[in-house]
Amino acid sequence: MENNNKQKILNAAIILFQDKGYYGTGLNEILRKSDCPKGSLYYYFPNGKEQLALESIEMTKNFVDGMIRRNLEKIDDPAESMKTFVREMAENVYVDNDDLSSFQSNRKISINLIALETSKTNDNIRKACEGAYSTFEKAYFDKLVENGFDDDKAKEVSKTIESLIEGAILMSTVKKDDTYILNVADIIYDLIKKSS
Amino acid sequence: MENNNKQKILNAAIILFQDKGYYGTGLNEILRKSDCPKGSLYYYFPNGKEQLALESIEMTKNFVDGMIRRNLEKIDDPAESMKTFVREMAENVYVDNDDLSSFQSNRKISINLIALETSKTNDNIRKACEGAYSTFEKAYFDKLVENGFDDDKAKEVSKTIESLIEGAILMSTVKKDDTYILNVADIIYDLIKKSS
DNA sequence: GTCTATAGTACGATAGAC
DNA sequence: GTCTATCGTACTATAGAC
Repeated sequence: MENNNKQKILNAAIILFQDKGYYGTGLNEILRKSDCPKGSLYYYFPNGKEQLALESIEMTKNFVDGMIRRNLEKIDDPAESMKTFVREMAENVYVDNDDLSSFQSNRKISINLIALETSKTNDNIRKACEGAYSTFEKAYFDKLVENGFDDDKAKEVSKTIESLIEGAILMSTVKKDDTYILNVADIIYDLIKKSS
Repeated sequence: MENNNKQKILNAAIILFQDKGYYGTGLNEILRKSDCPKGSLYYYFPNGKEQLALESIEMTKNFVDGMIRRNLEKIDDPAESMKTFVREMAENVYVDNDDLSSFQSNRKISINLIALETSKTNDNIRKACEGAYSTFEKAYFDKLVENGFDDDKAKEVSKTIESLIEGAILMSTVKKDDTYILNVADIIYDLIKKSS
C-alpha cells in the first residue's frame, strides 16, 4: 500500500493534536505513535508540521460533516433530529480511546483546541478551522432550509447551534461532565421550535 | 516595590497563555515581555511554569468573577442584566491589546485555551480551570437565586449560561465574528425568562 | 521512495556569583 | 533577594545513504 504510512501518520496526528494540541505535540511523538520513521513524514508532508495540521483538520472536517448529515437525515423533524444527535454526542464524551482505528466510529472529534491555539499564531491553520466550523454550520443550515426555514433565519439559527455545541463540548471536556451537552440539546430543540 | 517583578511576570504570562497557550508560550518569551530576568521568575515561582500557570488562572478567575458580579448588579432583572452583560462582551472581542496595564479594563479575558490544552495533559492546571468555570457559574447562580429561582433550577440554568458564553467566545475568537456573542445574549435572555 | 543520522535552535530548569 | 551563564533535553527540519 503506497500511502499506508501517510494515513497512519495522519491518524496519529489527528488524535494527538486534539488531545495535546498543536504546540503540545511533537513530531517525534506522532511518529512514535504511528510507528513510522521521520523520513516518511517529510516525504508525505514536505511542508512539515503545518501541512500535517492542515490535512488533519481537512480530514476531521469531512468526517464530522458526514457524521452530522447522516445523523440529521435519520429524523425528519429538525428539532427532534438535532436534539437526538446532540444527546448521542454526550455518550461519547468520556470515550478516551487511543486506538488509531476506532476514532472513526465513536471517538469524540473536535478541533477546538488547535483552533484556539492558532487563532493568534498561525493564520493558515486558523482559516482551516474556520472553514471546518462553517462546514458544520452548513450542514445544520441545509437541514433547516429543507424544512421550510428561510435563508436568513436558517443562517442565524445554524450559527447559534454551532456555537452552543462547541461550548458544550468545551465545558464537558474540561469539567468531565456530560450534563452540559444534555442541557444544550434541550436549548437547541427549543430554539428550532421557537424559530419555525 | 518588593513584588513588582512578580506582578509584571504574572501580567505577561496571563496575556501570553491566553493568546498563544501554555505549550505555545516559552518562559523566555514571558520574561522578554515582562522585562524581567530569569532569576526573578524562579525566585517568585519556584515551581516553574506550572506554578506560573496556576497563579495566572487564579488571578484571572478573581478578576472575571468580580467583573461578572459588578455587571450583574447594575440591573435588577436577571434576564435583562445577563443580556446586557453578554452584549457588552462583544464590544471587547476585537480588542487585541498587548499593553500590560490595560488588560484590567477592556481586554477580553478567557482561560479556554489553557483549559483545553491541559484537559488531558496536566490535571493540576485542568482542575484550576475547572474551579474558575465553577466560580463564574456561581456568580450566575447567585443572581438567579436572589431573584426567586430555586436552587436546582438556578444550578441548571447557570451551568447552561456558562456553556453558552464560553462557546460564543470560542467561535467569535476563531472566526473573528462577534455575532456569535450577540446571538447567545438573546438565547440567554429567553432561557432565563422561560425558566422563571 | 524509504529511512537514519544529525544539524541548529529553543525549551525548562539550575547553579552560583553578588 | 537579584541576576547571569549554562546545563541537558526536545524540538523542527534537513542532508544524504540506500
